[in-house]
Formats: sequence, C-alpha cells, structure tokens
Amino acid sequence: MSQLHTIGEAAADSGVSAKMIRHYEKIGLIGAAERTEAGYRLYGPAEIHTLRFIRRARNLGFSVDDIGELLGLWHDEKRASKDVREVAAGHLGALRAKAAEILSMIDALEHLIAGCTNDDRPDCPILKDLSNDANPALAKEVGHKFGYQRVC
Amino acid sequence: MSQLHTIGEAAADSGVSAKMIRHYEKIGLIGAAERTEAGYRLYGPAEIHTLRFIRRARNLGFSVDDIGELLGLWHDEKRASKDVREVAAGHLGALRAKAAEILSMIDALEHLIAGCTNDDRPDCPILKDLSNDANPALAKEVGHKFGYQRVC
DNA sequence: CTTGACCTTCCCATGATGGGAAGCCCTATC
DNA sequence: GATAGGGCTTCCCATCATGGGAAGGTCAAG
Repeated sequence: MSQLHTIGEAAADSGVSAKMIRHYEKIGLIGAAERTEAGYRLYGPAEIHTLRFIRRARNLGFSVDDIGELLGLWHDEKRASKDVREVAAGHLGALRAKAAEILSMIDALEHLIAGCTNDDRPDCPILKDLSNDANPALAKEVGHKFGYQRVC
Repeated sequence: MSQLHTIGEAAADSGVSAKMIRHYEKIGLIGAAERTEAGYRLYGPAEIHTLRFIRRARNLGFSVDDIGELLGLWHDEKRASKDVREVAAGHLGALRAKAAEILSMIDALEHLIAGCTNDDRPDCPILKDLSNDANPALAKEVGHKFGYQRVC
C-alpha cells in the first residue's frame, strides 16, 4: 500500500499538476483513479508512469488528442510502429508549419526594427510599414492554419 | 456618403472579419462605430485604414494588447521611435523564445521518428522514449514560458 | 482539540477566433 | 404590396491547455 500516492505526490512525481491530473481524468484521457474512503484519489506506480508519459508527450508539443492515441498504441501490444510514426509525423508537420510561420514573422520584424532610428524622433519605419495600405505585410494568408511550409 | 461602408464591406476591405471588428470594438481596441438609424455600424476610410493596420500587426503576431499600444503611438505625433521599437523588440523576443521552443521539439521528434522502423512490428523507439522514466524528454522545463532562448 | 496542509468539487479566466440562433432591416423580384 | 434572400444586430457557446480561487471536508502533528 505504501506505493499508493495522493494526487499531490503523483503530481510532484510526474511533473503533471494536480489540476491537470483531475482534468485529464474528467476528459477521459486517463481512467478514474481509485479513491480512499474519504474520496481522495490514489495513484499507483502504473498510473504515475502513465502521467510521466503524458508529460513527456506534452513537452514534445503533442495535443491531448494525440496523446490519447499514443496511449492507446502504447497499451496495444499488437500495435504497428508505423501507426505511432504516423501520429508523430503528423505532429511534426504541424510543428514545422508553426515554426515556418513564426520564423517568417521574426524575419519581417527584424527588418523593421533594423530600420528604426531608436531615438526620440517620431519618424518610425515600423509604424510606417503597418500603416502602409500598399504593403501586404506578410501577405494576407501567411500562416493561418497552413502557410506554405518550407523552412526546416 | 458613399465612402461609408457596412461592417461586411469593411471586413472585406480590411481583411479583418466582421466578428473580429465587433470584438475589437467591444474590448475597446477601436472606438464605437457610427451607426445608421437602424443600428448598422458604418465605417469610413480612416476606420478601414485602422483595421488594415490591425490586420498587418496581427499578421506579425502582435497581441491585441501590443496593438493597442502601437495604435496609441501611431496616433501620437510626438511619439519617440524608440518607444515603438521597444514594443516591437519585446514581441520579437517572445517570438524568438517560441521559435526556440518549437525548434527543439522538432529536433527531438525528428530523432525519434528517424529511429522508427515504420513497419508492422510493435517495436517503436518513439513509445519507448515516451515511456522511459529515466528519460528527461526535453528536460522538465523546456519552453514553459521562457525556455532559454538561443536559436535565431 | 486546534492548526495547517492537503484533498474535494465547482465556477471562472485566459486569447483570438469562429459557429450559430433569434430577430430586425433592406432590396429586388413577382 | 408581399415575399424571399442576404446582411445586419445581440447573445451565448466552443475551442485548447492551464491556472486561480472559493467553500468545505480530511488528516496528521502538536
């Protein structure tokens, strides 16, 4: 029994906050925890292992939905590695698209900032650019959902 | 009068959706629009210019709060260019941090995927990694708020 | 037996955006 | 003149992952 932990201990051991553990239970990502007579949740090693899995997947940016799939595959002894790879590759694509979007913003912003005199005068290429109606400023559609993905 | 437009036209002309125009008005980013007797919002060239400014700033990833500041500076003839630059530089820093976070995720994920056999066997380095308790998987804190920013 | 740290549930907030309902307005067509 | 449609209004809800906080129950140490 000494390997059963309260939610606070499970949180500290797994790196997932108590708030989020309850949340994951509510949305069905993890099963309902055992309870003490007083209603306290109890977690054993297996549950904490799962929570760590979840935290690591979150660190890699996987969505909760993706993690649900990954957990299913993890528990499925007959899984095909390509199924796991597919989930990971899908997420990788999304990350690359996001990175491309952000990098293009960085690029544009760096150019604007480089042109700024950075003094007390009101003249400012940044505002000039933003207010210039002839300026597409990153075109209309960059990055909304799927800007072309080329970087990385 | 022909230069006064309904919200739908203003949306089409500015690239900001009608939904968002109303939202920006509600949160005070833009002033309350003129109205027809029937209560329809009306937008003139100056308002549409402002909406375009907002759209361009959003395309650069500026938050609505930042845009509020930028609009204030834009309308302030006595602004100092360094004040604008400060807002932009702050945002640039946030973008760089975000990019570093995402790029490190991409990097980790690429390594995992590269090790995957991508076939019908259950053996999978991706799951192995996620379930490995000895594995820090991007350490504990990468990117939560401010991972060290080095990339870019 | 009190104190304080922990647990419970429930509600609300974030940020930017969209969906959709109920109802009013305006114009074109029959 | 009546009707159809499309556009406008407001209001509420959903997303996604996360946290804050209140009100109240539980438990261990002093």
